[in-house]
Amino acid sequence: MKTKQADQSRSTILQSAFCEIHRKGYQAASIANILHDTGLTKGALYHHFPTKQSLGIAVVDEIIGERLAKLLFEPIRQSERPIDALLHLISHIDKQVPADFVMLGCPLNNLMQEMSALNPEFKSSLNGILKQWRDTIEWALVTGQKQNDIRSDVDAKSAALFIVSAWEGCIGIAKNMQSNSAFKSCMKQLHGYLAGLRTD
Amino acid sequence: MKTKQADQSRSTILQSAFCEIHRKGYQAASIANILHDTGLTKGALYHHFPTKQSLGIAVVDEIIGERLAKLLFEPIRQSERPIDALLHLISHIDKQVPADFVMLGCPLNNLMQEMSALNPEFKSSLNGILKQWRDTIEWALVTGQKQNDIRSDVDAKSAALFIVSAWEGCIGIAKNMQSNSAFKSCMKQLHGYLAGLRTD
DNA sequence: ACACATCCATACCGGTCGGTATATATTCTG
DNA sequence: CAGAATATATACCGACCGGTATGGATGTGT
Repeated sequence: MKTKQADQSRSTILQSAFCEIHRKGYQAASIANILHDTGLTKGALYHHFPTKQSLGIAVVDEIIGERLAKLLFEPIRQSERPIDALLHLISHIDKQVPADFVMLGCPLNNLMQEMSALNPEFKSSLNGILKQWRDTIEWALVTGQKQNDIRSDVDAKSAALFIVSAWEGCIGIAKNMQSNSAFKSCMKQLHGYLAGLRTD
Repeated sequence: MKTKQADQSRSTILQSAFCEIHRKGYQAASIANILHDTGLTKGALYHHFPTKQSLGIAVVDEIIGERLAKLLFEPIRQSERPIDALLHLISHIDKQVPADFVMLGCPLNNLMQEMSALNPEFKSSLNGILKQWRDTIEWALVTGQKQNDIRSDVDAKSAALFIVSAWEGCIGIAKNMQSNSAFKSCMKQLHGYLAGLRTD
């Protein structure tokens, strides 16, 4: 079976679309630009993706979702002490991510801000990833409570929602300031908030 | 002097541009759409604003900046106990703002996410407002420390940065979830964080 | 009342956009 | 190897975009 070449084209386009969207946003992303880097043409793109929107959704599901899963969800889920894993991620996330991610912002958050109020299909895909994130952190907090590591009076669901919100907020503010050090300082405060939920 | 009519036209356009940008974002905002509601035409718009960008910057400086100043900065600055004012704002901000603001997001944050990495002029205008916000909260924290209301070991600058970040993060997440109750829950956690900075 | 500046409407322009129709390669299947 | 299905290239389309040129209306200072 030699669909290999076709799959290769599809993922080349997907990757290029991810970069263009990350830099310009979805609406400002240009099909022509996406194709220019790849050497492919519209024939290839519209064979694999019926519309620009379907390409955008595929970027969300297959690139952004996968990356977050590998970077955040799995390390927490697979840890025996998930709170420690979470604290470690919050402290060292800036080293595990490409350098331009603070300058360009979190791809997930960028698209949420741009598209959620405009397009229900984007919203539901993005919301799915966001929910995985919240659920992972909530699970970590509940597990921490069982391990007597997190205070039992902590509302895990609300705290998880806040941690994700603050996390994205830190990236967003750092992006606006175009400042890596602001990002680190901000995440340190988030680390302090989470540490404050631990048992004394 | 009958420049009244001209000023009226200018501010009508400005207001309509604010709505369109708030709904669609700057890049997707259409000059034709902005004008459609107003009954004016391109002649009027390009008389008052040389380019679309200058219109966008004017929206930031004259509408968004002014609103935030009236809504947040002034109440804190004018309070005798600014921490109380800040806590009160965090608790009740959802009642002081149009109902669609959670659904459409914070106009400041929306534009920061969209434009800061793309356009230096937008970035500097937006950053100016953001700095006022941070400085106001930092001032509130320092004043709180002088009043023995905030612990002296709190790093006011970092905490202020985090509070603004988390604040915007809460709005952003709530916007994606299109959920007013998520916003309130999230702001309640922020309230808890700030309350945790107080002296015991 | 006349000249002048301000203010705004209309028509138009080149460029870019997402998307399509069609023809041609390439690969899979019998 | 023939034929069918898949995969890609090319040329083209209408819609919309921001911006401009021009001319007319309206007030303003003298």
